[in-house]
Amino acid sequence: MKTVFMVAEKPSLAQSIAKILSRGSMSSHKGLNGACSVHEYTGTFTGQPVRFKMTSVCGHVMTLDFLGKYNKWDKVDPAELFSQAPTEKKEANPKLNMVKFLQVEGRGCDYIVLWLDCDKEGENICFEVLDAVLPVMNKAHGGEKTVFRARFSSITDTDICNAMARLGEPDHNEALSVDARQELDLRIGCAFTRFQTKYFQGKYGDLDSSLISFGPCQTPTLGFCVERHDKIQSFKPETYWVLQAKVNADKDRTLLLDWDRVRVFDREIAQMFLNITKMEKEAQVEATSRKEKAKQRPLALNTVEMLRVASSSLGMGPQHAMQTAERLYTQGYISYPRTETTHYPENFDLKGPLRQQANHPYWADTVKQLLAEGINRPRKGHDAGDHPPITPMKAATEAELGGDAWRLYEYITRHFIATVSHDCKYLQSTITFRIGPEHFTCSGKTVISPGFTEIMPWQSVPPEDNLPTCQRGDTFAISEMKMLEKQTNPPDYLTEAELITLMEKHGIGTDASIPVHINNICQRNYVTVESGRRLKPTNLGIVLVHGYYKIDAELVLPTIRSAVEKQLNLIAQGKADYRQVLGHTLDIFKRKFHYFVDSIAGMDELMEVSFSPLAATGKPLSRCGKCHRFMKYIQAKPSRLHCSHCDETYTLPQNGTIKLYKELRCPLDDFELVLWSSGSRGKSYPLCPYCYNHPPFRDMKKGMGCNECTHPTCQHSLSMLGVGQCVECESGVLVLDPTSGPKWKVACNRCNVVAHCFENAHRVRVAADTCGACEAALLDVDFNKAKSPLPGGETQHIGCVFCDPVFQELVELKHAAACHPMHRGGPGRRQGRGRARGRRPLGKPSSRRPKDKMSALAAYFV
DNA sequence: GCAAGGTC
Repeated sequence: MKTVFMVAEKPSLAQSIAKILSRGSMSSHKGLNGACSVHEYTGTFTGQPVRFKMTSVCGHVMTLDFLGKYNKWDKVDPAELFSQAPTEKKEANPKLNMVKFLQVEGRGCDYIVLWLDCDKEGENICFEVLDAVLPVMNKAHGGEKTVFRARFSSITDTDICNAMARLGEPDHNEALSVDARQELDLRIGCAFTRFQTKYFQGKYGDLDSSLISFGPCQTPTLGFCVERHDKIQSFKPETYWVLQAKVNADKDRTLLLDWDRVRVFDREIAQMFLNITKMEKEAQVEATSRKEKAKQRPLALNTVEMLRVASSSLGMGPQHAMQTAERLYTQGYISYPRTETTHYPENFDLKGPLRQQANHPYWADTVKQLLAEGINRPRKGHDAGDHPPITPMKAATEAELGGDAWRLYEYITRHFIATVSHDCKYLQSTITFRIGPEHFTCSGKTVISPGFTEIMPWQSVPPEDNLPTCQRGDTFAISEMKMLEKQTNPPDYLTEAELITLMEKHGIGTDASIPVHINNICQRNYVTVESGRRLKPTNLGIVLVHGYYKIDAELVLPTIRSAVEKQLNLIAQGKADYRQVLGHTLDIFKRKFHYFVDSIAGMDELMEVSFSPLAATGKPLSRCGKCHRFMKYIQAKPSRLHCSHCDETYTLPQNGTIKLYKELRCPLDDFELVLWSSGSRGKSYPLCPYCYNHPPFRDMKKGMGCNECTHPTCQHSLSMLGVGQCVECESGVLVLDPTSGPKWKVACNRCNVVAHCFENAHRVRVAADTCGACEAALLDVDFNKAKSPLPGGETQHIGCVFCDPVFQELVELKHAAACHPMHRGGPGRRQGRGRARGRRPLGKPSSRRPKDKMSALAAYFV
């Protein structure tokens, strides 16, 4: 029997589609990556009995990146990224092993049906899947067609079965347009990001952002926030005047009337109207009206609307809201939360999900009534062909979900109930008055039937006093006539909800990526989230956007993306050649880039106003090994040391504290060592600022401290302080922290393992000898006589932390020691690790010429 | 270390 291999875009869809096509009779098992499942059933295909194998990928299989050597920032000129730098496709998520998974499952199959989402990205993934699977599938005989594309617009029985009955072919042009987008985004984004970052980070010490990124989505997103900021800054309040009239309605009630001119900006004119109207004693009714109006029930919920409400009403950021929604989805409480669709398919079972809510403590009454009286069809929304609107799938209580998950779930559920409820109906009454020549109105609303506002009380029409019944010609006595002086107010900072709306309107990002872009501009320190989830741009954000405006406004305008997308659509429609469009667009941006680089002084002028030059930032900390002057420690991200005399910058480990290390110096380069520490309970180690940036030995990499240094004799090195192989990670070595007394610690130089030992010991040293049993270095421990925990009141002991029975009680490594390879049993695995490794003779010095004097010195030393 | 787009 032949086999048909079928692939969907995500595991949930593979399952739903297989269920529909197999009419529920399928057998399922997890794939080798643990994320995707395979669903099997038998049926017929092109008129023959076959076995179907339905599975999925998890989004894109591949991602685009530069060849490795073009990812070295200091070695590659960003301008090269526009054309010279070659790109390669890498597995998007190596942990998922997607290519291997597809090959294992697809091997020996005869046909493939692609069920990826029906958008351009999905079409592109089709070809990623084919690239992986075609080589291992059975070869076609006699030109028989083996590759099929299913096109569907919703996950309903009819749609899926129709798609299966009318299989087509994957669209290569659409896929190519995505390839082009990927390459453009990568080349443009990385070139500008690297240039900006290096340029400004090399100049200013207090930028407080380790990355000054640029992107066709994130930059316009920031642009919206700064645009609002500029409006606020340039706002000049204007004074205006309003007439306000009060008339007596009943004995004890007055009506407030609104002036039909609303307001005037000229005091004298306002005064004139006041003078005229003040002469009148009565207001005359000119007209009355009573209209029944409706407030529409909401459209069914899609992702973007959910994110807007989560931000504006629940105070939850888009990223957090999305994570919460995903959890609710995987736990079966709601339907798939990433959808653009606001329209339920005709045959969607609305009553099922509603019945689930019929006994809910909060809304049972409303739901029961709806079920009894019949639900209202949801309004006609937009069908994007992806997933049904976000729908609660099973009832949940506050206690069950708790916190934000509950609040989001409650909103989603109330929204769903509202979409099948009736509109809110109310009566709007208006009375038009004339006072002298001027007209005034007064209106009021009375609810006729609350409809959906019952379940969404925050949407309800506020109760207002009834207007008096009257008719044309009636008069009311004026009780007060006055002129109010007011001022126009500046707009407030953009709310996240407004930003989402703007992004959606301009096509910046997608439902899935909008939260990511907003998160990016927060993390890069371009904007901060203020109360009410308003986004306030930082100095850095403002300077960047103003700089782009000054040099090339297109870099920040939202049109930049849509212009490129127009070109990409031409590729998708087969009207333009992929290579030509790509080459042409890259050429334009390359010119823009060069112009930007040449004009960067314009942005720099703005930077100077807000930020301080490197040389003027930070406080003196440690001495430079070259000029022996003090270097300054710059704490703002990315923290580093700067020698203003040599004009050199040395990066430091991030997220911790840096102190001078007793003015001790590195024997290789004479730089003063600094001590990095992750906090009082964490680990700390000394490092040489020079070696950290320019590894002195061949077997060392950038970013290594003394605890990884293979210097054979330096008292701070791994060779001298290393104890033994780490108890948890594969490659680390436990190193004595010489600064940790009296609460002594050994810490792994790779992972986060920290072990406390020998509390209150007076001195702990690493001895020259190693343990005969496990090869770990012996420790030489001295206690004060009064405090010694050693047997027989001894004050000194030399032994192995892993094996010595005397030390067992003094080392908090208990669980750790039990994990040590020595005690795990097994035939002497991983020989030659640990201390022996630290002491291993170093490899021969590099035969290549060292690149500078310091490296020459280091090489010589070895 | 960089983009944006899928999804886990």
